[in-house]
Amino acid sequence: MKTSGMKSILQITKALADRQRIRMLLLLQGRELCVCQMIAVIALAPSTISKHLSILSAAGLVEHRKEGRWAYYRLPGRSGDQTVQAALRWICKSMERDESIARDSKRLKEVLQCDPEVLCRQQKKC
Amino acid sequence: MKTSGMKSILQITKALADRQRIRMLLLLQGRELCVCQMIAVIALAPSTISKHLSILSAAGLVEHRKEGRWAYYRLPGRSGDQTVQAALRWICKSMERDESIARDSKRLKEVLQCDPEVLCRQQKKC
DNA sequence: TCTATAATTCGCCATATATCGATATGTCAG
DNA sequence: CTGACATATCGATATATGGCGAATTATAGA
Repeated sequence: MKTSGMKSILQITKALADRQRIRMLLLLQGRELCVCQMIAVIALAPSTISKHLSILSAAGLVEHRKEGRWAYYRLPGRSGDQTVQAALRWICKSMERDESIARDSKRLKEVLQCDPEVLCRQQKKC
Repeated sequence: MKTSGMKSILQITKALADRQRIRMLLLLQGRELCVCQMIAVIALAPSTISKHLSILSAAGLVEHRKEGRWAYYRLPGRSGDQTVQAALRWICKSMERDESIARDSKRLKEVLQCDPEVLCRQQKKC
């Protein structure tokens, strides 16, 4: 059973209190992404991206699955925690006009053209 | 008082990423409070409370007015920033069942019995 | 005016956090 | 099995943040 109340709310607000993590959440709107795809867009060290994902995951803001060597992350499904759902709706709504987010979105479109395997092998130069 | 424009999302999420500031926001639900009343409930040094209030204020999460020696803080009116309004609704909703918040609320009821002037003079012992 | 007082600002310190590179873990291809 | 590779975890470090007390500012009252 998930603990409700202050601890998890704080976990959520702290997870949201970072620019890179917000960028990552917005990338995941409407699709699932592999870690290497997020690395290609966000442009931070893989270990840093991984750390951010673990923080988002601990707060319940993302879910993930492993498939072979790859790990795919996505926003949680509608059946999940209402507090989390509301937070994500709020963030997505509030950022929809942000131009840095628009830039990420554009960059993601390019990245999605590439075969993920090629993307990873070529170190973000797809 | 400052009537600044659009607040950044990050400023809002950072302001919300602290337990004491969340407690303070919830105290302000449905009423205006003087700083000394918040000090009496939250039990931190006046300088610390003041710092938290300035962070909340910079994020647009509270408004304030000065009356003589006292400063009164309140949640922003409905005419304000939609992003801020949504954030406050989310926080209040998410915390409504929180045990520690219920304790603060009970403590606030006691504090509200006291004349604020007496409250301040007696150093939180009203 | 002079003093007390409510709040804020400043300076400092301890802790938390973001980031990286190095290392570890687990998986697939040969 | 072995090597390459995708992520994750660890350890170190620089910066950010929360907290306090001291000093400052502004106001009320004697």
